[in-house]
Amino acid sequence: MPLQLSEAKNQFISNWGAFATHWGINKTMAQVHALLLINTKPLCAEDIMEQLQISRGNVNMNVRELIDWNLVERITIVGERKEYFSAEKDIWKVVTQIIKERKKRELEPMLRLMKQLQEVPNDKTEDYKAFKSTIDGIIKYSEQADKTFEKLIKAEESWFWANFIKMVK
Amino acid sequence: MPLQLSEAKNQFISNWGAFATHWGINKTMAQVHALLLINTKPLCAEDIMEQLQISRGNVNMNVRELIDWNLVERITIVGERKEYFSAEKDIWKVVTQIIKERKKRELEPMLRLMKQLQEVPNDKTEDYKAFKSTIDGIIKYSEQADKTFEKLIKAEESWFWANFIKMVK
DNA sequence: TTAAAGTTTCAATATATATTGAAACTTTTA
DNA sequence: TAAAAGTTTCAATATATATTGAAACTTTAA
Repeated sequence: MPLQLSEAKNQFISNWGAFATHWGINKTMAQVHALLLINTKPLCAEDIMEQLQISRGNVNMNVRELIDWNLVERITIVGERKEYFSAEKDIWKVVTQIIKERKKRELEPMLRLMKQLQEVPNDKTEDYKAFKSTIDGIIKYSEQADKTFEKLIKAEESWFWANFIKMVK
Repeated sequence: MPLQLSEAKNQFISNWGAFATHWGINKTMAQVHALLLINTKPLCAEDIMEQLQISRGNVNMNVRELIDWNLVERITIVGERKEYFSAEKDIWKVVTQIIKERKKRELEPMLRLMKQLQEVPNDKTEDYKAFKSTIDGIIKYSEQADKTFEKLIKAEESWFWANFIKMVK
């Protein structure tokens, strides 16, 4: 028995939220994002409150956060006073944007600290060697991962687009 | 004024724990891992309790979790009754292992659900189209990312090793 | 076989994080 | 300029997650 669309949507939203919590992302933020992803039309605060059964304050905070992440934009409909919200629909852009933001917010500060710790003076102990090589390893690894990510964006953009366009039409 | 080694170690451990929480990883688990990473010699439960100022139960649970993730192994020292613990020191292996585990534990179950949701019958609405293309996009994207990850492991292993060996010796 | 050494478990508790909702704001329009 | 429509804030509260510690369990050595 195939799922009804409405049932499938609910499953998507709730599971996406549960999934997000494993990755350090607020459940509700992920659910609001999922809801906006699968709706062609922009939604207003009331729509989101109703569909996710959450408070106005909660909607406001999580939408703001999503806007901050550049995943959602405010939409004004002419003749309407309310604000509406709409999500970037292209998954490629969404993922790229998330990686970029997390790099900026979490990886870069961490790397700055690692580079400071690299400066600790060599006291010739075994422990120094282990410490130094852990830090060096993390820095080297991060820099390589970063370069790879940049290459990836360029190399696969064309591939992804070709497939994405083929797929959605 | 350069940092003392002991101070640098503490900074590394506490910041690594804080960092981990942004990625859905338990703070203490990350700290135990950091502690074992920068110690040449295996540590026992008491050592960890003392250095991180946490309870025996907490040590036990987090060490078990790390073993489960294949990041730490139990070590028996001849003539000693206690168990000791030691972490995989090669950062490349550590990261690869973490990605593999998270893929298995989180991404794969999510993809199975997505594939189920793909089967929802086409009701010809705008909403159906948006829903379908979101799900299709996620699946396509994940599959591509997966392939890229596999290629990466092979392509960069030699590069990374060359650099890692040069660096640590 | 038993007591000492060590490990594991898990209910109780503490801590961190998310959510509510009502009051304080900020437009807008009559 | 007043009040209606809408948005934002944040202290209080609820929920989720992590931690403790003592009891139960397991293993080892005398």
